[in-house]
Amino acid sequence: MVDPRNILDRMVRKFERRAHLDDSDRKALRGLPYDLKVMEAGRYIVREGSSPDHSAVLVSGLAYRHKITAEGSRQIVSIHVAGDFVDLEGSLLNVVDHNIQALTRSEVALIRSTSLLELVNKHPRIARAMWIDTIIDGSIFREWVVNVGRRDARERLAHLMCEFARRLEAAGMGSPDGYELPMTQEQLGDATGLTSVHVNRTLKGLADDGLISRERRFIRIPDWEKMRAIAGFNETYLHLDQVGGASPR
Amino acid sequence: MVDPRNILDRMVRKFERRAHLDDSDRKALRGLPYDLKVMEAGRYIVREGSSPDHSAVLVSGLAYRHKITAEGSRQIVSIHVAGDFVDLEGSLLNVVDHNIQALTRSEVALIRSTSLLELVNKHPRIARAMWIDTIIDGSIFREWVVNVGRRDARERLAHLMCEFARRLEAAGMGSPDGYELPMTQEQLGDATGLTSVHVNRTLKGLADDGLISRERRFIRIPDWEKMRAIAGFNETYLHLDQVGGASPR
DNA sequence: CGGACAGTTGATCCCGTTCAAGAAACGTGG
DNA sequence: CCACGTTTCTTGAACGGGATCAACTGTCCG
Repeated sequence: MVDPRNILDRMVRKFERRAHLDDSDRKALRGLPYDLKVMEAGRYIVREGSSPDHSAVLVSGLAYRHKITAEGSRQIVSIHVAGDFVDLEGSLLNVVDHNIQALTRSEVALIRSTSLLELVNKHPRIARAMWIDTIIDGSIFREWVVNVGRRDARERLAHLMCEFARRLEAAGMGSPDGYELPMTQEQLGDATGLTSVHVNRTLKGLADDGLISRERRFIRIPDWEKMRAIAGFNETYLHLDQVGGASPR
Repeated sequence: MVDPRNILDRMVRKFERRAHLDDSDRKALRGLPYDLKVMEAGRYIVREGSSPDHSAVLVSGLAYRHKITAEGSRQIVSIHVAGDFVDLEGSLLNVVDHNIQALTRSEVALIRSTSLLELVNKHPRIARAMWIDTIIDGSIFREWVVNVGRRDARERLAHLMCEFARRLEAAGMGSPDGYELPMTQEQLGDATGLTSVHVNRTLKGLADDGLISRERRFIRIPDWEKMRAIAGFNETYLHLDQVGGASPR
Protein backbone atom coordinates (compact mmCIF):
# COMPACT_ATOMS: atom_id res chain seq x y z
CA MET A 1 0.00 0.00 0.00
CA VAL A 2 1.03 3.55 -0.65
CA ASP A 3 1.61 6.33 1.84
CA PRO A 4 -1.82 8.02 2.02
CA ARG A 5 -0.32 11.47 1.78
CA ASN A 6 1.18 10.64 -1.58
CA ILE A 7 -1.45 8.39 -2.98
CA LEU A 8 -1.61 10.22 -6.29
CA ASP A 9 2.15 10.57 -6.59
CA ARG A 10 2.58 8.03 -9.35
CA MET A 11 0.05 9.91 -11.42
CA VAL A 12 1.71 13.26 -10.74
CA ARG A 13 5.09 11.86 -11.72
CA LYS A 14 3.61 10.50 -14.93
CA PHE A 15 2.08 13.84 -15.87
CA GLU A 16 5.37 15.54 -15.15
CA ARG A 17 6.81 13.45 -17.92
CA ARG A 18 4.10 14.75 -20.27
CA ALA A 19 4.43 18.50 -19.80
CA HIS A 20 6.26 20.96 -17.60
CA LEU A 21 4.35 21.58 -14.39
CA ASP A 22 5.09 24.17 -11.76
CA ASP A 23 4.66 23.90 -8.01
CA SER A 24 1.09 25.16 -8.04
CA ASP A 25 0.21 22.57 -10.66
CA ARG A 26 1.75 19.78 -8.64
CA LYS A 27 0.08 20.98 -5.51
CA ALA A 28 -3.30 21.18 -7.20
CA LEU A 29 -2.91 17.68 -8.61
CA ARG A 30 -1.95 16.25 -5.25
CA GLY A 31 -4.79 18.13 -3.62
CA LEU A 32 -7.47 16.61 -5.81
CA PRO A 33 -10.21 15.22 -3.62
CA TYR A 34 -10.68 11.51 -4.21
CA ASP A 35 -12.42 8.50 -2.89
CA LEU A 36 -10.10 5.53 -2.54
CA LYS A 37 -11.46 2.07 -3.23
CA VAL A 38 -9.78 -1.29 -3.07
CA MET A 39 -10.96 -3.47 -5.90
CA GLU A 40 -10.48 -7.21 -6.03
CA ALA A 41 -9.23 -8.82 -9.25
CA GLY A 42 -12.04 -9.01 -11.78
CA ARG A 43 -14.04 -6.16 -10.27
CA TYR A 44 -15.44 -3.67 -12.80
CA ILE A 45 -14.08 -0.14 -12.51
CA VAL A 46 -16.06 1.23 -15.47
CA ARG A 47 -18.95 -0.31 -17.35
CA GLU A 48 -19.86 0.13 -20.99
CA GLY A 49 -22.92 2.25 -21.51
CA SER A 50 -22.69 4.08 -18.20
CA SER A 51 -22.38 7.85 -17.79
CA PRO A 52 -20.22 8.18 -14.72
CA ASP A 53 -19.86 11.44 -12.79
CA HIS A 54 -16.28 10.61 -11.91
CA SER A 55 -12.99 9.42 -13.37
CA ALA A 56 -10.58 6.88 -11.95
CA VAL A 57 -6.85 6.84 -11.29
CA LEU A 58 -5.17 3.48 -10.81
CA VAL A 59 -3.16 3.94 -7.61
CA SER A 60 -1.77 0.43 -7.39
CA GLY A 61 -2.27 -2.79 -9.30
CA LEU A 62 -3.14 -3.46 -12.91
CA ALA A 63 -6.31 -3.07 -14.94
CA TYR A 64 -7.47 -3.77 -18.47
CA ARG A 65 -9.95 -2.25 -20.84
CA HIS A 66 -12.11 -4.41 -23.05
CA LYS A 67 -15.09 -4.48 -25.34
CA ILE A 68 -17.53 -7.28 -26.09
CA THR A 69 -18.67 -7.80 -29.68
CA ALA A 70 -22.27 -8.37 -30.69
CA GLU A 71 -21.41 -12.07 -30.93
CA GLY A 72 -20.10 -12.16 -27.41
CA SER A 73 -16.36 -12.43 -27.87
CA ARG A 74 -14.14 -10.19 -25.87
CA GLN A 75 -11.26 -8.02 -27.03
CA ILE A 76 -8.91 -6.48 -24.54
CA VAL A 77 -7.85 -3.13 -26.01
CA SER A 78 -5.39 -1.90 -23.40
CA ILE A 79 -3.66 -2.72 -20.17
CA HIS A 80 -3.00 -0.17 -17.47
CA VAL A 81 -0.43 0.10 -14.74
CA ALA A 82 -0.39 2.01 -11.47
CA GLY A 83 -0.33 5.76 -12.08
CA ASP A 84 -2.53 5.60 -15.17
CA PHE A 85 -5.60 7.76 -15.40
CA VAL A 86 -7.77 4.92 -16.61
CA ASP A 87 -10.83 6.80 -17.73
CA LEU A 88 -10.61 10.45 -18.47
CA GLU A 89 -13.37 9.52 -20.94
CA GLY A 90 -15.73 9.17 -18.02
CA SER A 91 -15.59 12.88 -17.30
CA LEU A 92 -15.36 14.19 -20.83
CA LEU A 93 -17.72 12.03 -22.86
CA ASN A 94 -21.42 11.53 -22.40
CA VAL A 95 -21.29 7.77 -22.45
CA VAL A 96 -18.42 5.31 -22.14
CA ASP A 97 -18.08 2.62 -24.76
CA HIS A 98 -15.89 0.05 -23.02
CA ASN A 99 -15.37 -1.79 -19.78
CA ILE A 100 -12.46 -1.45 -17.40
CA GLN A 101 -11.76 -4.27 -15.01
CA ALA A 102 -9.18 -4.78 -12.31
CA LEU A 103 -6.61 -7.33 -13.46
CA THR A 104 -5.11 -7.74 -10.02
CA ARG A 105 -6.25 -6.48 -6.65
CA SER A 106 -6.00 -2.72 -7.11
CA GLU A 107 -6.45 0.56 -5.39
CA VAL A 108 -8.45 3.06 -7.38
CA ALA A 109 -8.90 6.74 -6.62
CA LEU A 110 -12.25 8.01 -7.85
CA ILE A 111 -12.28 11.70 -8.71
CA ARG A 112 -15.50 13.60 -9.32
CA SER A 113 -15.82 15.00 -12.83
CA THR A 114 -16.56 18.45 -11.47
CA SER A 115 -13.30 18.47 -9.47
CA LEU A 116 -11.37 17.31 -12.49
CA LEU A 117 -12.91 19.87 -14.84
CA GLU A 118 -12.33 22.64 -12.36
CA LEU A 119 -8.70 21.56 -12.05
CA VAL A 120 -8.03 21.63 -15.78
CA ASN A 121 -9.82 24.96 -16.16
CA LYS A 122 -7.55 26.53 -13.58
CA HIS A 123 -4.36 24.81 -14.65
CA PRO A 124 -3.75 24.85 -18.37
CA ARG A 125 -0.44 23.04 -18.02
CA ILE A 126 -2.20 20.16 -16.32
CA ALA A 127 -4.77 20.16 -19.10
CA ARG A 128 -1.92 20.05 -21.58
CA ALA A 129 -0.28 17.15 -19.76
CA MET A 130 -3.54 15.20 -19.71
CA TRP A 131 -4.16 15.95 -23.36
CA ILE A 132 -0.72 14.66 -24.29
CA ASP A 133 -1.40 11.62 -22.16
CA THR A 134 -4.56 11.03 -24.20
CA ILE A 135 -2.59 11.39 -27.41
CA ILE A 136 -0.06 8.82 -26.26
CA ASP A 137 -2.85 6.44 -25.30
CA GLY A 138 -4.07 6.81 -28.87
CA SER A 139 -0.62 5.98 -30.15
CA ILE A 140 -0.62 2.78 -28.13
CA PHE A 141 -4.06 1.82 -29.45
CA ARG A 142 -2.76 2.24 -32.98
CA GLU A 143 0.11 -0.11 -32.29
CA TRP A 144 -2.40 -2.62 -30.95
CA VAL A 145 -4.33 -2.39 -34.21
CA VAL A 146 -1.10 -3.24 -36.01
CA ASN A 147 -0.40 -6.06 -33.57
CA VAL A 148 -3.67 -7.89 -34.04
CA GLY A 149 -3.98 -6.91 -37.71
CA ARG A 150 -0.59 -7.73 -39.14
CA ARG A 151 1.45 -9.98 -36.90
CA ASP A 152 1.26 -13.74 -36.42
CA ALA A 153 0.65 -15.37 -33.06
CA ARG A 154 4.29 -15.55 -32.03
CA GLU A 155 4.97 -11.95 -32.92
CA ARG A 156 1.80 -10.75 -31.22
CA LEU A 157 2.60 -12.35 -27.92
CA ALA A 158 6.24 -11.35 -28.07
CA HIS A 159 5.18 -7.79 -28.80
CA LEU A 160 2.73 -7.73 -25.93
CA MET A 161 5.43 -8.97 -23.58
CA CYS A 162 7.92 -6.39 -24.82
CA GLU A 163 5.41 -3.58 -24.33
CA PHE A 164 4.54 -4.80 -20.89
CA ALA A 165 8.18 -5.02 -19.87
CA ARG A 166 8.95 -1.47 -20.98
CA ARG A 167 5.85 0.05 -19.47
CA LEU A 168 6.39 -1.61 -16.13
CA GLU A 169 9.98 -0.46 -16.17
CA ALA A 170 8.94 3.09 -17.07
CA ALA A 171 6.44 3.07 -14.22
CA GLY A 172 9.25 2.04 -11.88
CA MET A 173 7.76 -1.39 -11.31
CA GLY A 174 9.99 -3.60 -13.42
CA SER A 175 13.28 -5.32 -12.98
CA PRO A 176 15.53 -5.98 -15.98
CA ASP A 177 15.52 -9.72 -15.41
CA GLY A 178 11.80 -10.27 -15.67
CA TYR A 179 8.37 -9.43 -14.40
CA GLU A 180 5.09 -10.83 -13.22
CA LEU A 181 2.50 -10.96 -16.00
CA PRO A 182 -0.63 -11.59 -14.00
CA MET A 183 -2.88 -12.55 -16.90
CA THR A 184 -4.50 -15.87 -17.63
CA GLN A 185 -3.80 -17.35 -21.03
CA GLU A 186 -7.39 -16.64 -21.91
CA GLN A 187 -6.83 -12.95 -21.17
CA LEU A 188 -3.65 -13.02 -23.23
CA GLY A 189 -5.74 -14.46 -26.04
CA ASP A 190 -8.33 -11.73 -25.67
CA ALA A 191 -5.58 -9.12 -25.86
CA THR A 192 -4.02 -10.59 -28.99
CA GLY A 193 -7.04 -11.83 -30.89
CA LEU A 194 -6.14 -15.49 -30.33
CA THR A 195 -7.66 -18.41 -28.44
CA SER A 196 -6.28 -19.51 -25.11
CA VAL A 197 -5.30 -22.86 -26.62
CA HIS A 198 -3.17 -21.20 -29.23
CA VAL A 199 -1.67 -18.82 -26.69
CA ASN A 200 -0.61 -21.83 -24.70
CA ARG A 201 1.08 -23.49 -27.65
CA THR A 202 2.71 -20.27 -28.77
CA LEU A 203 4.12 -19.50 -25.33
CA LYS A 204 5.48 -23.00 -25.23
CA GLY A 205 7.10 -22.38 -28.60
CA LEU A 206 8.71 -19.17 -27.40
CA ALA A 207 9.98 -20.96 -24.29
CA ASP A 208 11.27 -23.94 -26.30
CA ASP A 209 13.26 -21.55 -28.43
CA GLY A 210 14.72 -19.88 -25.37
CA LEU A 211 13.13 -16.50 -26.09
CA ILE A 212 11.35 -16.46 -22.76
CA SER A 213 11.32 -18.56 -19.66
CA ARG A 214 8.37 -18.72 -17.37
CA GLU A 215 7.54 -20.12 -14.00
CA ARG A 216 3.96 -19.56 -13.02
CA ARG A 217 3.26 -16.13 -14.50
CA PHE A 218 6.70 -14.73 -14.03
CA ILE A 219 8.27 -13.98 -17.40
CA ARG A 220 11.99 -13.76 -18.02
CA ILE A 221 13.43 -12.46 -21.27
CA PRO A 222 17.03 -13.68 -21.42
CA ASP A 223 17.95 -12.02 -24.71
CA TRP A 224 16.10 -8.74 -25.05
CA GLU A 225 17.54 -7.93 -28.45
CA LYS A 226 16.48 -11.24 -29.92
CA MET A 227 13.03 -10.86 -28.43
CA ARG A 228 12.72 -7.33 -29.74
CA ALA A 229 13.57 -8.57 -33.23
CA ILE A 230 11.04 -11.41 -33.13
CA ALA A 231 8.32 -9.06 -31.92
CA GLY A 232 9.19 -6.31 -34.35
CA PHE A 233 9.05 -4.11 -31.28
CA ASN A 234 9.97 -0.46 -31.70
CA GLU A 235 9.14 1.48 -28.58
CA THR A 236 8.77 4.87 -30.23
CA TYR A 237 5.00 4.56 -30.00
CA LEU A 238 5.16 4.52 -26.19
CA HIS A 239 6.65 8.03 -26.25
CA LEU A 240 8.48 7.35 -23.02
CA ASP A 241 10.91 10.19 -23.67
CA GLN A 242 8.12 12.71 -24.08
CA VAL A 243 8.83 15.80 -21.97
CA GLY A 244 6.70 18.77 -22.71
CA GLY A 245 7.14 18.41 -26.43
CA ALA A 246 7.16 21.58 -28.47
CA SER A 247 5.50 23.32 -25.55
CA PRO A 248 7.06 26.66 -24.63
CA ARG A 249 5.66 28.76 -21.81
CA MET B 1 -12.85 23.58 -53.96
CA VAL B 2 -13.93 25.51 -50.92
CA ASP B 3 -14.50 29.24 -50.55
CA PRO B 4 -11.08 30.49 -49.40
CA ARG B 5 -12.59 32.66 -46.71
CA ASN B 6 -14.11 29.63 -45.04
CA ILE B 7 -11.50 27.06 -45.73
CA LEU B 8 -11.34 25.86 -42.14
CA ASP B 9 -15.11 25.90 -41.70
CA ARG B 10 -15.54 22.14 -41.67
CA MET B 11 -13.01 21.91 -38.89
CA VAL B 12 -14.67 24.68 -36.90
CA ARG B 13 -18.04 23.01 -37.25
CA LYS B 14 -16.58 19.75 -36.06
CA PHE B 15 -15.04 21.30 -32.96
CA GLU B 16 -18.33 23.00 -32.19
CA ARG B 17 -19.78 19.55 -31.85
CA ARG B 18 -17.08 18.70 -29.30
CA ALA B 19 -17.40 21.60 -26.87
CA HIS B 20 -19.23 24.89 -26.57
CA LEU B 21 -17.32 27.66 -28.29
CA ASP B 22 -18.06 31.35 -28.18
CA ASP B 23 -17.61 33.92 -30.92
CA SER B 24 -14.05 34.76 -29.99
CA ASP B 25 -13.16 31.06 -30.11
CA ARG B 26 -14.70 30.66 -33.54
CA LYS B 27 -13.02 33.77 -34.77
CA ALA B 28 -9.65 32.65 -33.49
CA LEU B 29 -10.04 29.24 -35.09
CA ARG B 30 -11.01 30.73 -38.42
CA GLY B 31 -8.17 33.20 -38.14
CA LEU B 32 -5.49 30.55 -37.77
CA PRO B 33 -2.74 31.21 -40.28
CA TYR B 34 -2.29 28.27 -42.59
CA ASP B 35 -0.52 27.18 -45.69
CA LEU B 36 -2.84 25.43 -48.12
CA LYS B 37 -1.49 22.57 -50.19
CA VAL B 38 -3.15 20.39 -52.76
CA MET B 39 -1.99 16.83 -52.42
CA GLU B 40 -2.46 14.18 -55.08
CA ALA B 41 -3.70 10.75 -54.06
CA GLY B 42 -0.90 8.76 -52.48
CA ARG B 43 1.10 11.79 -51.41
CA TYR B 44 2.49 11.63 -47.88
CA ILE B 45 1.12 14.26 -45.49
CA VAL B 46 3.10 13.02 -42.48
CA ARG B 47 5.98 10.58 -42.31
CA GLU B 48 6.88 8.20 -39.52
CA GLY B 49 9.95 9.26 -37.60
CA SER B 50 9.72 12.92 -38.51
CA SER B 51 9.40 15.78 -36.04
CA PRO B 52 7.26 18.28 -37.89
CA ASP B 53 6.90 21.90 -36.82
CA HIS B 54 3.32 21.99 -38.04
CA SER B 55 0.04 20.12 -37.91
CA ALA B 56 -2.38 19.44 -40.74
CA VAL B 57 -6.11 19.91 -41.22
CA LEU B 58 -7.80 17.97 -43.99
CA VAL B 59 -9.79 20.62 -45.84
CA SER B 60 -11.18 18.40 -48.57
CA GLY B 61 -10.69 14.82 -49.62
CA LEU B 62 -9.83 11.71 -47.66
CA ALA B 63 -6.66 10.48 -45.99
CA TYR B 64 -5.50 7.43 -44.09
CA ARG B 65 -3.03 6.72 -41.37
CA HIS B 66 -0.88 3.62 -41.44
CA LYS B 67 2.11 1.89 -39.93
CA ILE B 68 4.53 -0.57 -41.46
CA THR B 69 5.67 -3.56 -39.43
CA ALA B 70 9.26 -4.70 -39.16
CA GLU B 71 8.42 -7.38 -41.71
CA GLY B 72 7.09 -4.84 -44.17
CA SER B 73 3.37 -5.36 -44.05
CA ARG B 74 1.16 -2.38 -43.78
CA GLN B 75 -1.73 -1.76 -41.39
CA ILE B 76 -4.07 1.13 -41.94
CA VAL B 77 -5.13 2.32 -38.49
CA SER B 78 -7.59 5.06 -39.37
CA ILE B 79 -9.32 6.89 -42.16
CA HIS B 80 -9.99 10.62 -42.13
CA VAL B 81 -12.55 12.80 -43.79
CA ALA B 82 -12.58 16.50 -44.62
CA GLY B 83 -12.63 18.59 -41.47
CA ASP B 84 -10.43 16.22 -39.47
CA PHE B 85 -7.36 17.52 -37.74
CA VAL B 86 -5.19 14.69 -39.00
CA ASP B 87 -2.13 15.15 -36.87
CA LEU B 88 -2.36 17.09 -33.68
CA GLU B 89 0.39 14.64 -32.68
CA GLY B 90 2.77 16.54 -34.92
CA SER B 91 2.62 19.60 -32.69
CA LEU B 92 2.39 17.89 -29.34
CA LEU B 93 4.74 14.94 -29.53
CA ASN B 94 8.44 14.92 -30.21
CA VAL B 95 8.32 12.32 -32.92
CA VAL B 96 5.44 10.89 -34.94
CA ASP B 97 5.08 7.13 -35.13
CA HIS B 98 2.91 6.67 -38.19
CA ASN B 99 2.39 7.80 -41.76
CA ILE B 100 -0.51 9.78 -43.12
CA GLN B 101 -1.21 9.62 -46.81
CA ALA B 102 -3.79 11.26 -49.03
CA LEU B 103 -6.35 8.68 -50.11
CA THR B 104 -7.85 10.94 -52.76
CA ARG B 105 -6.70 14.24 -54.12
CA SER B 106 -6.95 16.46 -51.06
CA GLU B 107 -6.48 19.98 -49.83
CA VAL B 108 -4.50 20.19 -46.64
CA ALA B 109 -4.05 23.25 -44.45
CA LEU B 110 -0.71 23.21 -42.68
CA ILE B 111 -0.67 25.09 -39.40
CA ARG B 112 2.54 25.92 -37.58
CA SER B 113 2.85 24.30 -34.18
CA THR B 114 3.61 27.66 -32.58
CA SER B 115 0.35 29.12 -33.92
CA LEU B 116 -1.58 26.14 -32.72
CA LEU B 117 -0.05 26.15 -29.24
CA GLU B 118 -0.64 29.85 -28.91
CA LEU B 119 -4.25 29.33 -29.91
CA VAL B 120 -4.93 26.65 -27.31
CA ASN B 121 -3.13 28.65 -24.62
CA LYS B 122 -5.39 31.61 -25.23
CA HIS B 123 -8.60 29.64 -25.77
CA PRO B 124 -9.20 26.95 -23.18
CA ARG B 125 -12.52 26.00 -24.76
CA ILE B 126 -10.75 25.26 -28.03
CA ALA B 127 -8.19 23.23 -26.14
CA ARG B 128 -11.04 21.35 -24.54
CA ALA B 129 -12.68 20.69 -27.90
CA MET B 130 -9.43 19.41 -29.35
CA TRP B 131 -8.79 17.25 -26.32
CA ILE B 132 -12.25 15.70 -26.63
CA ASP B 133 -11.58 15.18 -30.31
CA THR B 134 -8.42 13.29 -29.36
CA ILE B 135 -10.39 11.18 -26.90
CA ILE B 136 -12.92 10.29 -29.57
CA ASP B 137 -10.14 9.36 -31.96
CA GLY B 138 -8.91 7.00 -29.27
CA SER B 139 -12.36 5.49 -29.01
CA ILE B 140 -12.35 4.79 -32.73
CA PHE B 141 -8.92 3.18 -32.53
CA ARG B 142 -10.21 0.89 -29.82
CA GLU B 143 -13.08 -0.21 -32.00
CA TRP B 144 -10.58 -0.95 -34.76
CA VAL B 145 -8.66 -3.18 -32.38
CA VAL B 146 -11.89 -5.07 -31.78
CA ASN B 147 -12.60 -5.18 -35.50
CA VAL B 148 -9.34 -6.80 -36.53
CA GLY B 149 -9.02 -8.81 -33.33
CA ARG B 150 -12.39 -10.43 -32.94
CA ARG B 151 -14.45 -10.29 -36.12
CA ASP B 152 -14.27 -12.50 -39.19
CA ALA B 153 -13.65 -11.15 -42.68
CA ARG B 154 -17.29 -10.50 -43.53
CA GLU B 155 -17.98 -8.71 -40.26
CA ARG B 156 -14.82 -6.65 -40.54
CA LEU B 157 -15.60 -5.32 -43.97
CA ALA B 158 -19.25 -4.75 -43.12
CA HIS B 159 -18.18 -2.87 -40.00
CA LEU B 160 -15.73 -0.72 -41.92
CA MET B 161 -18.41 0.17 -44.43
CA CYS B 162 -20.90 1.02 -41.70
CA GLU B 163 -18.39 3.27 -39.97
CA PHE B 164 -17.53 4.97 -43.20
CA ALA B 165 -21.17 5.56 -44.05
CA ARG B 166 -21.94 7.15 -40.70
CA ARG B 167 -18.84 9.29 -40.61
CA LEU B 168 -19.37 10.62 -44.10
CA GLU B 169 -22.96 11.37 -43.23
CA ALA B 170 -21.92 13.13 -40.02
CA ALA B 171 -19.41 15.20 -41.99
CA GLY B 172 -22.22 16.21 -44.32
CA MET B 173 -20.75 14.31 -47.23
CA GLY B 174 -22.97 11.29 -47.41
CA SER B 175 -26.25 10.42 -48.99
CA PRO B 176 -28.49 7.80 -47.44
CA ASP B 177 -28.50 5.67 -50.56
CA GLY B 178 -24.77 5.08 -50.74
CA TYR B 179 -21.35 6.57 -51.01
CA GLU B 180 -18.07 6.48 -52.83
CA LEU B 181 -15.47 4.37 -51.04
CA PRO B 182 -12.35 5.40 -52.87
CA MET B 183 -10.09 2.63 -51.59
CA THR B 184 -8.50 -0.17 -53.52
CA GLN B 185 -9.19 -3.67 -52.31
CA GLU B 186 -5.60 -3.84 -51.19
CA GLN B 187 -6.16 -0.79 -48.98
CA LEU B 188 -9.35 -2.35 -47.63
CA GLY B 189 -7.26 -5.39 -46.79
CA ASP B 190 -4.66 -3.27 -45.04
CA ALA B 191 -7.40 -1.63 -42.99
CA THR B 192 -8.98 -4.91 -41.93
CA GLY B 193 -5.95 -7.16 -41.57
CA LEU B 194 -6.86 -9.23 -44.63
CA THR B 195 -5.34 -9.85 -48.05
CA SER B 196 -6.72 -8.14 -51.10
CA VAL B 197 -7.69 -11.51 -52.55
CA HIS B 198 -9.84 -12.31 -49.58
CA VAL B 199 -11.31 -8.82 -49.55
CA ASN B 200 -12.38 -9.41 -53.13
CA ARG B 201 -14.08 -12.69 -52.33
CA THR B 202 -15.70 -11.34 -49.20
CA LEU B 203 -17.10 -8.27 -50.97
CA LYS B 204 -18.47 -10.58 -53.63
CA GLY B 205 -20.10 -12.63 -50.89
CA LEU B 206 -21.70 -9.55 -49.34
CA ALA B 207 -22.96 -8.49 -52.76
CA ASP B 208 -24.26 -11.99 -53.58
CA ASP B 209 -26.27 -11.94 -50.36
CA GLY B 210 -27.71 -8.55 -51.22
CA LEU B 211 -26.14 -6.78 -48.25
CA ILE B 212 -24.36 -4.33 -50.47
CA SER B 213 -24.31 -3.47 -54.13
CA ARG B 214 -21.35 -1.91 -55.81
CA GLU B 215 -20.52 -0.41 -59.11
CA ARG B 216 -16.94 0.66 -59.34
CA ARG B 217 -16.24 1.93 -55.87
CA PHE B 218 -19.68 3.24 -55.15
CA ILE B 219 -21.26 1.29 -52.30
CA ARG B 220 -24.98 0.98 -51.71
CA ILE B 221 -26.42 -0.51 -48.55
CA PRO B 222 -30.03 -1.45 -49.35
CA ASP B 223 -30.95 -2.73 -45.90
CA TRP B 224 -29.10 -0.76 -43.27
CA GLU B 225 -30.54 -2.68 -40.34
CA LYS B 226 -29.47 -6.01 -41.78
CA MET B 227 -26.01 -4.66 -42.52
CA ARG B 228 -25.72 -3.23 -39.05
CA ALA B 229 -26.57 -6.62 -37.57
CA ILE B 230 -24.05 -8.49 -39.73
CA ALA B 231 -21.33 -6.01 -38.82
CA GLY B 232 -22.19 -5.92 -35.14
CA PHE B 233 -22.06 -2.17 -35.63
CA ASN B 234 -22.97 0.00 -32.66
CA GLU B 235 -22.13 3.60 -33.37
CA THR B 236 -21.76 4.70 -29.76
CA TYR B 237 -17.98 4.64 -30.15
CA LEU B 238 -18.14 7.41 -32.75
CA HIS B 239 -19.65 9.75 -30.15
CA LEU B 240 -21.47 11.67 -32.85
CA ASP B 241 -23.88 13.13 -30.33
CA GLN B 242 -21.08 14.53 -28.20
CA VAL B 243 -21.79 18.18 -27.38
CA GLY B 244 -19.68 19.68 -24.69
CA GLY B 245 -20.11 16.69 -22.42
CA ALA B 246 -20.05 17.32 -18.73
CA SER B 247 -18.44 20.67 -19.47
CA PRO B 248 -20.00 23.59 -17.60
CA ARG B 249 -18.63 27.10 -17.83
C1' DC C 1 -10.57 -33.76 0.37
C1' DG C 2 -13.27 -31.92 -3.31
C1' DG C 3 -14.58 -28.43 -6.53
C1' DA C 4 -13.35 -24.79 -9.63
C1' DC C 5 -10.42 -22.64 -12.48
C1' DA C 6 -6.08 -22.45 -15.25
C1' DG C 7 -2.90 -24.76 -17.99
C1' DT C 8 -1.61 -28.51 -21.27
C1' DT C 9 -1.95 -31.56 -25.13
C1' DG C 10 -4.05 -34.15 -29.11
C1' DA C 11 -6.93 -34.56 -33.30
C1' DT C 12 -9.47 -32.48 -36.76
C1' DC C 13 -11.35 -28.78 -39.35
C1' DC C 14 -11.77 -24.42 -41.79
C1' DC C 15 -11.05 -19.55 -42.79
C1' DG C 16 -8.01 -16.92 -44.86
C1' DT C 17 -3.33 -17.00 -47.19
C1' DT C 18 -0.42 -17.81 -50.95
C1' DC C 19 0.68 -18.36 -55.61
C1' DA C 20 -0.68 -17.78 -60.14
C1' DA C 21 -2.84 -16.08 -64.16
C1' DG C 22 -6.29 -13.84 -66.74
C1' DA C 23 -9.74 -9.85 -67.28
C1' DA C 24 -11.19 -5.26 -66.71
C1' DA C 25 -10.37 -0.39 -65.99
C1' DC C 26 -7.44 3.51 -66.17
C1' DG C 27 -4.18 6.94 -67.51
C1' DT C 28 -0.99 8.58 -70.83
C1' DG C 29 1.07 9.83 -75.03
C1' DG C 30 0.88 9.67 -79.93
C1' DC D 1 -9.60 8.40 -80.35
C1' DC D 2 -6.93 4.49 -80.17
C1' DA D 3 -2.77 1.66 -78.65
C1' DC D 4 -0.35 0.28 -74.73
C1' DG D 5 1.52 -0.16 -70.18
C1' DT D 6 0.06 -0.23 -65.43
C1' DT D 7 -2.80 -0.78 -61.81
C1' DT D 8 -6.80 -2.98 -59.96
C1' DC D 9 -10.04 -6.57 -59.90
C1' DT D 10 -11.30 -11.36 -60.32
C1' DT D 11 -11.07 -16.29 -60.07
C1' DG D 12 -8.89 -20.97 -59.29
C1' DA D 13 -6.16 -24.36 -56.64
C1' DA D 14 -3.55 -25.78 -52.82
C1' DC D 15 -1.73 -24.92 -48.39
C1' DG D 16 -1.36 -23.76 -43.49
C1' DG D 17 -1.98 -21.08 -39.15
C1' DG D 18 -4.97 -20.90 -35.85
C1' DA D 19 -9.72 -22.41 -34.28
C1' DT D 20 -12.49 -25.87 -32.37
C1' DC D 21 -13.66 -29.72 -29.63
C1' DA D 22 -12.38 -32.61 -26.10
C1' DA D 23 -9.98 -34.69 -22.43
C1' DC D 24 -6.61 -34.69 -18.96
C1' DT D 25 -3.42 -32.49 -15.48
C1' DG D 26 -2.09 -29.24 -12.13
C1' DT D 27 -3.03 -25.83 -8.62
C1' DC D 28 -5.27 -23.10 -5.51
C1' DC D 29 -8.43 -22.61 -1.83
C1' DG D 30 -12.25 -23.39 1.25
